[in-house]
Amino acid sequence: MVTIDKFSRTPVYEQIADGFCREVLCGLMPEGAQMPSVRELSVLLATNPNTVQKAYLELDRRGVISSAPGVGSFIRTGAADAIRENMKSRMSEIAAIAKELALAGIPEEEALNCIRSAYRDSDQSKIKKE
Amino acid sequence: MVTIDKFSRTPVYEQIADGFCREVLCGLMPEGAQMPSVRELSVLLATNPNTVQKAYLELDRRGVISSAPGVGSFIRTGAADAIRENMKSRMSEIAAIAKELALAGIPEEEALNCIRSAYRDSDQSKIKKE
DNA sequence: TAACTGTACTAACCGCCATAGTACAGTTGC
DNA sequence: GCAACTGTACTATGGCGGTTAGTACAGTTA
Repeated sequence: MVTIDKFSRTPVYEQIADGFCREVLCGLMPEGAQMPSVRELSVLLATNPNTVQKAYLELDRRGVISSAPGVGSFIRTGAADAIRENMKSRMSEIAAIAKELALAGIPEEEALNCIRSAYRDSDQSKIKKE
Repeated sequence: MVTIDKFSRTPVYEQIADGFCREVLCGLMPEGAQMPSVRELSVLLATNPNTVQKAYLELDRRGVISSAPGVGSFIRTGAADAIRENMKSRMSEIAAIAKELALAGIPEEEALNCIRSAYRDSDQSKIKKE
């Protein structure tokens, strides 16, 4: 399930959107799967319907879901690809931080190992599921 | 000189603090060097004295400068080390993004190359200065 | 028709950032 | 001592974004 950290600096609506993106990538939300309704999810997450709606709007913008009044919101076909495409833009964030690290004289190997261990952790959790 | 991007999402006071950290790491602001006065810098950057003061407070919190009324603000001895120490916390940011990339199925090599090219760029600018 | 769905809108509140202005205390150099 | 600088503190204000609250409307489904 998607969880909310009330004390995080990242807005709740973004946490919700990111959470569902993660579920899509994990396969928990396959193409065509129905999202919980705006009102239902707002109860589950103990938040406001408007906040959930904002999250769904964001997911729509990212090409992850499509919604229809009276019907509901569903995972789009090709949602995972859309997420991957959005994800690539985050590489520039890594690059920006890496430049600062380089300037600070932190060894390149440390930064590289940081990436490697992150990928290793991710592989581990995949193995656990299999 | 430290520059301000008015349209950036990162607060001005943080841009100022980050800017001086960069200058310290570059050697432009050696230990013991005097910072411009709060009022002087506020004029140079076309911003408010309060904003500059907030930046100086942040730099003090980071262990980069120390201030005394009537005297001024100066780069602390060991400022560069303090900055490096603060910088290490940013590695967790890289790790968090890397985990997302891993989950999204973006190849590890792409992420690693992102780091490598960032370090290469940084080396280039060092060579230029030499 | 009833019960659901998404969607739109206004109003209000809060926190953070920035600006504006004023004031006080300490240091320095004349 | 005085003038000119330094950091520091304080209140007040405005803007922006995020969140909550409440209401309302339109479309779909059983």
